Amino acid sequence: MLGSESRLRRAGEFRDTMRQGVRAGRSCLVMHARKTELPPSRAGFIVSKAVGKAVVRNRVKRQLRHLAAAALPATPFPVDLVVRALPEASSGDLRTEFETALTACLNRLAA
RNA sequence: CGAGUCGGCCGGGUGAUCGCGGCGCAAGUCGAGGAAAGUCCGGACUCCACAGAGCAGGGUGGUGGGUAACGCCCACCCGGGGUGACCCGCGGGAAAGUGCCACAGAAAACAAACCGCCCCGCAAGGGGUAAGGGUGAAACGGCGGUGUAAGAGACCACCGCACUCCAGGUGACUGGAGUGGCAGGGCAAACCCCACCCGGAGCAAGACCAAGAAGGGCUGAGUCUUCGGACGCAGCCUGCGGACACCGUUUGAGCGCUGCUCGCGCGAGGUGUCCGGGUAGGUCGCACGCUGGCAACGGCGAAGGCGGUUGGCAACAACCGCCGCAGAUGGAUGAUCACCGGCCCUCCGGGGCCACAGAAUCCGGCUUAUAGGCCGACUCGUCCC
RNA sequence: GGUGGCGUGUCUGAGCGGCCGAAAGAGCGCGCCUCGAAAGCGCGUGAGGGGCAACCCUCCGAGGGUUCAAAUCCCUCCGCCACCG
Repeated sequence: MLGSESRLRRAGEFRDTMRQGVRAGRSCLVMHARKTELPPSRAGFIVSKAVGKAVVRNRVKRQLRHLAAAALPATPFPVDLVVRALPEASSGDLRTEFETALTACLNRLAA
């Protein structure tokens, strides 16, 4: 679904993406995005305890990873994404919100 | 058939497509739970030099077993509940000592006497008594009788209690006989006493590598010397730096063994205040252990599972055979679809739902959450043969 | 993963076996003061249920236990907070 080379794994990568990138908020997630030089687009996820118990958090994280695996190869330029799940993520429509947020971020980065 | 008690088990299945993590060159192979949870106990393991003694502190608390160990499990005893199967119990000691028992009540623990009762007395009052009343959670053995002025274990029978003896049992304890003649109410999940157990921290333990500010100490030989010392070099050890103050270097500051004392060890630095800086890395531990191999893998073993035999009422143990063994680190174990299986609704076309819940060093327990379903043993009631 | 702590009226919080539904302060309501307000002063005020009323019952996060008696002692859960190299 999404290999470890396409994941953000360092606290510094998360911090740089969230501070230097653009941002798009939806009702159950917040997406940060940043252009990168190297080809493999990467993604990272923040799912806090406010989302739910461990089972719910794992499920949300896996759904987000599937969405990112489908979307990342289709971007016109390599990007780093950070997706923060909000407390409504366990019951909301993750798919459409992820896609609209991603197009919003890409439009803003292309401009 | 109805009502109920106890114990055990499962925790949706199959297929297709697209994916993820470990191992492997690859083909391939392995990949969440009965609770993985809470962190309430116990161990393994690691570090604290060794894991020492006494006190303090903490824990456990009927008896006997099981176990690596336990606060767990099994069997039994006692007390309480239930017609019964069965269930519940932190279930040692209150004649070692201390403490507490509010309010009410005369009196709350060692003896006394408020209303009473009885006797003496005209009365005031004095004496006897503890049956009855009243208060209270609890009032100095209970019920009945004898007795008496009224009464009282003062005496008697039964019950309770204490002691002695006998019998049974490893034991807790039980049964029986006799004696005493009623004495010391409760609380130890109050302090405490008794018996037994416990060194502390915890995988963010700990080991190694890299990086780092800027060094510091000891030893050795060398050079210079005003004989106080200074300088660079090598080896080893150690390490955030600086300023100020205080204490100290064999007459021992301080540190460690978590508190105190002893004992033991380390020991030349330590403590306080202020200022400045640094701190997000990797490998192992770690995927059951040891061992051979570059590795996949093989061999041996066990505190794993299953099956069997033997011993035991049982927990469990011994032996034999077979099988299995996730290992991530911003953290894999997933998503979609179809069919079948359950449950609910239905306008009979169909529609909806599928429990609790996600490994993080490992293991043995306990506790808590849990849709639905299966199996076994037993009890009571009713009916039939 | 581990360690430690805390839950009491609407809020902040004391109380740690009995006179405790519970101190104190804030808040809120009413009154005095003022032309009016603020400040100040005085009084009152927890929630739920039952009852015509006087009044009664339950509640200190939840449940169970010890005790004559529990907010307080013991056990098990639930929720929240802090810390670790």
